[in-house]
Amino acid sequence: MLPRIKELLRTAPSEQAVEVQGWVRTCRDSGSLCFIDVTDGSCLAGLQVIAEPNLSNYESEVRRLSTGCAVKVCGRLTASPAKGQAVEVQAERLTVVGSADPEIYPLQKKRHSVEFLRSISHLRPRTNSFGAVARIRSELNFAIHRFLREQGFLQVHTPIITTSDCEGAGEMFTVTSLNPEQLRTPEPFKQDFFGRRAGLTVSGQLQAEIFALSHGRVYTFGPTFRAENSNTARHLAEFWMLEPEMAFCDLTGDMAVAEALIKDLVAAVQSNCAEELELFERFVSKGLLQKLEAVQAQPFARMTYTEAVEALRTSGKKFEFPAQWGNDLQSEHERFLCEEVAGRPLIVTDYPKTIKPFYMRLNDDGATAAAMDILVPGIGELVGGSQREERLELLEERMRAAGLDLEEYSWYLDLRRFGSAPHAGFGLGFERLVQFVTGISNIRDVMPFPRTPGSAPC
RNA sequence: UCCUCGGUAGCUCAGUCGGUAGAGCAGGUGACUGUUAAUCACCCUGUCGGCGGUUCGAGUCCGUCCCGGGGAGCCA
Repeated sequence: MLPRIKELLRTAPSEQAVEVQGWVRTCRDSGSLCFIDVTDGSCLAGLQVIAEPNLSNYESEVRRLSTGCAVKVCGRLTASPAKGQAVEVQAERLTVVGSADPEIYPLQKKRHSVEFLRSISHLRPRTNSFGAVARIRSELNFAIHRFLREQGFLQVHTPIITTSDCEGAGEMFTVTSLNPEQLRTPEPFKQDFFGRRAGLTVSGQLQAEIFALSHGRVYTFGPTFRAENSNTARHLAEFWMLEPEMAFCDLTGDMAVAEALIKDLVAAVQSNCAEELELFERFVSKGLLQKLEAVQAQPFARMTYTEAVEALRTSGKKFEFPAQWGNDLQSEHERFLCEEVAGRPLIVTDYPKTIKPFYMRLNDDGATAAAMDILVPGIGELVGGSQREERLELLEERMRAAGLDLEEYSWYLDLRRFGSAPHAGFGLGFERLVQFVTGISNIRDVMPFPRTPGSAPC
C-alpha cells in the first residue's frame, strides 16, 4: 500500500517519486503556480502540493480545484523553500478523481459552527476538528483493549439483544419481529421471535458477571442503548460503554483499576495524538493540556458520599437544591466538588443504598452501598461502579425490595449459590471519555453518528 | 419531559418606533513567480423556520407547530 501523508511528512525529502491520494482542503492560485493542501485523513497536517502550468490539465482542471475535490497526485517529494512545512510535493501528474462543485459543496475554507456541521454528519469527518476527534476516538478504543489485555483481562462479547433488564440503567428499546397490529394483542411477546419481551442492551454488566465468575478478569465493550428522552450535551440514545468486571475484587480494587485505566488512556492520547490535542487546546478548550497533565500528576481525590454532603453543606455556597443526605447529588453539586473542591478527578464512594440499584453490595453500616462514581471536570460522571452483592440472602432481599421477580433472575442468583466470590466492576462512558480528552462540550460531536430523541439522520 | 434563549443570503450575524432587507466570510470573473484561513479589484446571492391571526401595511406584534443552543431531570 502507498505510504500515507502522515508518513510522507516525516520522510526526508530527496526528490523521490511519491504518489498521494486524498482530498483538497484548500487551493491557492498564485499567478504562475498553485498551492494545493491535500489531506488523506491520516493526520491533522495536510501535504502541500505544488502545481505548475506545465501540467497538461493546469488550465482546465488544476486551477479550478476547490475544497473537497478528490485527487491523485504523482510527483517528487522535495524540501519546501517556504515556511509552514518541511516537505512538499512537486506535482508531475494530477488527476481529479472526484470533483466537488464549490457552489454547492457545504464545507468552506473557513470555520463552521458545530451545530451546522452536526446537520451534515456525512461530511463533517472531512473537517480538521472532526477528523481529529475520529483519530482520538480510535486511539482510545485501541488503548482500552491494549491496557486491559496487559492486565490479564478477557474480552467477552455480551449480547446486544437481551431479555434481562439491568434495573436502574434506564429505559430499554424493544426489539420485536411483530408488526404493529400484532403488538396490540393482549400478550404479544409470547408470539414474538424470542417468545418473550426482548430489547437492546442497556448494560452488559449482568452477563459480564457470569464470565467474571469463571475467568476472573473480564470486560465487555460495545454499543449500549437507552430509550430515555434525554436532551443534554452528555447523553445519547446509542453510546459505547466499557464494563470491566473482576472476581476476588472489592471496591478499593475496583477504584484502583479504574484510575489506572483512565491515566493510561489519557497518556496514550498525550503521546500518540499530540497534534490533535494542540488543535483542541487552541480552538476548543483553553487549558486542556494542563487539565490532562493534572490527571497524571497526582492520585484522584476521594471522598465518601457522606463526606461530600458535609462538604457541600459547609461550603457556604448557595445551591439551587441544598445537599441533603439520602438524596442523589445534583449536577451543580458534582461540578462544585470536582472542579472547585478537588480540582481534579474525584471518586465519590458509599452512596445511600436507597438511591442505588439492587446488585450493589450492602456496606456493614446497613445504610450505604459499596458504590463509586468517578467525576471529572467539565463532564461530571465518567465512571459508575460498585462492588456487587455476592451474598445470596442479602441479594434476594434487595431484589424483593426492588419489586423484582426472582424467577426471572434465577441465573443471576445461581452465581451466588454456586462458588460465589466477591467481585466488582464499573461502567465507563466511552463518549464522555472522548469529551474529556478533547474538551468538546457536546457529546453529539464526539460520536460519528449520534442518535438522540428525534434525530438519527444516517 | 420542564425552564430559557434563538431560527434573516451557502456560512456567521445585524436589522431602531410595524413602512417589501444588509455586512463579513464563502462563491464567480480578472490581476499577481512561493502561498499558508494568501492578497487586491469587480460581480452574484433571500419562501426573513412552517401555518394561522391582527393591521392599509408584518422580518418586526399575537397564537400555534417544527428545529437548534444553554440549563435541569434521568444516567455512562
